Amino acid sequence: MNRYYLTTPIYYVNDVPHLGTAYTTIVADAISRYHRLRGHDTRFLTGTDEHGEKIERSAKEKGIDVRKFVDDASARFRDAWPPLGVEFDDFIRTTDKRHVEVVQDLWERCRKNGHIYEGTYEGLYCVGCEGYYTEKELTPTPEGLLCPMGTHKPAEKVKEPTFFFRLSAFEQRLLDFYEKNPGFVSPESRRNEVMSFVKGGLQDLSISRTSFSWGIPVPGDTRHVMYVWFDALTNYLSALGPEGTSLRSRFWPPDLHLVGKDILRFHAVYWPAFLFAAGFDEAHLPRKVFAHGWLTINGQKMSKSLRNVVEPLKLAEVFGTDVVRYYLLREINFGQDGDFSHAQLVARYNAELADSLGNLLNRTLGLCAKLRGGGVAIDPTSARGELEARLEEQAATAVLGSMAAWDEVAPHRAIESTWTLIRAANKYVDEAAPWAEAKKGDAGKARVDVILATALETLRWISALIWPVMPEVSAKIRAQLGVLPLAPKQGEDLLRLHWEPRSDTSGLSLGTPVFPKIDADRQAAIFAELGVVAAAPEPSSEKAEKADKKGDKKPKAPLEPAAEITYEEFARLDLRIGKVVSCERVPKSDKLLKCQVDVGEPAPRQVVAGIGKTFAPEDLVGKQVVVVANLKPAKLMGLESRGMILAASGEGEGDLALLAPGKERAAGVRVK
RNA sequence: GCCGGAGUAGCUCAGUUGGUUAGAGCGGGCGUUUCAUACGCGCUAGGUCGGGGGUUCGAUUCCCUCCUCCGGCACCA
Repeated sequence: MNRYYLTTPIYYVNDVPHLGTAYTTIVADAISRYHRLRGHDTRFLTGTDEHGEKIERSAKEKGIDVRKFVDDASARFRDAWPPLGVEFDDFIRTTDKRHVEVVQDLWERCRKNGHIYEGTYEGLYCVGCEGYYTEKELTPTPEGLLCPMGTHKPAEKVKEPTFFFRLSAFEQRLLDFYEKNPGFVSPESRRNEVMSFVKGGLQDLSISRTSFSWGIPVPGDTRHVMYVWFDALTNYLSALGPEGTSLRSRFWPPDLHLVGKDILRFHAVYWPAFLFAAGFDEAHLPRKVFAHGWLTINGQKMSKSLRNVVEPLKLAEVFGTDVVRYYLLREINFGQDGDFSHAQLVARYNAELADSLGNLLNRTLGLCAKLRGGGVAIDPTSARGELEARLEEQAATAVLGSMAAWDEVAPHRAIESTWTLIRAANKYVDEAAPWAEAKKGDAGKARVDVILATALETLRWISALIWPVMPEVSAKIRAQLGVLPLAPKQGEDLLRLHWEPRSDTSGLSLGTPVFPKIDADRQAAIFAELGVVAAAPEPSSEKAEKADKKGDKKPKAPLEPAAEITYEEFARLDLRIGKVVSCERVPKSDKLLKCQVDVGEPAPRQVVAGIGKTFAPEDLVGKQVVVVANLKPAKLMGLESRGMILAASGEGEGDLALLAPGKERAAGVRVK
């Protein structure tokens, strides 16, 4: 099997490219490059998801034609990737004609096979928001169910005709499929999740809407447009063209769908079900869906309000594209959550790129220039000894290890394997000590020759191993080694390296360091430019607790004050007195309480508070509390929470003290 | 709460189909080389392998239990 088709998710154009999407795309690119390097017939697809009510509305708000809106937004994604070293083969848009046609065709197939039927979707509609809600998203009040905005009239129950997909029919078939193809959902823990989800029973899926029109029309009933997933997932198929065309037969089915863990279910459950329904058999289903984790930024969640959204393009400008790629692929254990830390990036850059790899290249070329300058002939074989044999073996091991890692979708391990070789090479140069051999005059000549040839050959291999991750750097290194940049060709496995130490030193050029070291001053300048807060991430309370439990050896560290804020920043906080009107436990949660809190507004607000381990709902009703009233709304266990109730922590989770005014105060009074 | 995963050196992690001294990288400490981007190399962490119990000649590795953390718990991109 030497063809490889892989995809990223298509990105929703209401968003902009950020570090998260860049990460997925860079990983995909590196994997795709690995397969190209192996000579596989490789296809790498990415694209944008452009339909839906939200898009329609965003365009309207901006007063732009929807088509123009999505064209611009899609271009932002398309243009974001090349500067990150990403080379995709195709960029699919859900608004492409080719996509629409294939989606409609897939729909028809499902319908003909009896898996799509007409029904009624019952939903709660809020006129104020022009949107649908599920019951649990709404707040019960005496007048009726209120939308999370709280300021509108009670939501109305409406019925809308809709098409349903008979997902329920595929439960057993999906389970059998997972059973037979253990690698289909990766990593394994995700597979368990998906399977237990399916075992829990599947309900039919509403897959069309009549309430908006910016979508793919349902064949035969153009009042309907298709709803999200049926449209979006099909991009992986539509990008290859209709059945019977050459791309389709060449690349279908996909070898790898890379997805974030948030959209795993749709890829691992709905997508194969749609394909089954359309008549695809198991042999023509995607081979693997790999869910990766989330990134935090310097230990904190990525969020616009924290102003820590990392712009990947800016990062690439400052550090260099390949360095950013290297860091992301090396630092994060692929599949697990990871942290992006600027300080860690610099640390890895200095230790691994500058000191280990960069310096290996530099010292080797320096030795060549000093000991065998001017493109002279060298004899790579006659004085070959054990050290050389060992290094050659280590190089072979690194290649095999790296290939195995890439095949298992584990970029971090591929890199690790490569760096084991780099360390071995540094050690080799130390032990072989060509400078010492050179001092022996003629007696050492043959050894000097073989040592230089061996070190150069190892670097040539290294330049191939790093190519998927750092193509530009690979080319730079090869230029200094006097060999051509790698140009993958189908059918030619460029990782099948032969140990061929060179017999002259021609073409070598001791250039400027590939990775100039970043010293403290330069780091400070870079951080300033990026607006990185230099302060160490404050210890999270959880970690502090952990530390407390682990050792009494150290005295409890006093709580470091958080970074200073200005008065203006403080004034942005809307703290108010609130009165808890009603309160109940959130089902299936052990510490969340859903409270209706009067904060002086026409209707009470819903605040979901994580204080249920200390308080029972009845403890709170009627109590006065302090509420952060302008906290960005969040969803907890599917419930909208608009605000936060302040409490002081004590010994662990079961000991909280509520903040309250010392005297009775009217609800809504400002706290300053 | 239910289901699943995890808890191994300061940090990030690997490992053990049960068995001689439990590993790597980074950081810290010490030493050393000089070809090199003050780079490299070597040595060094005395880690109750989360707590307790059990099976066993023997458990970090199997079983039970407890604690802690993380994830999933459905039509939301």
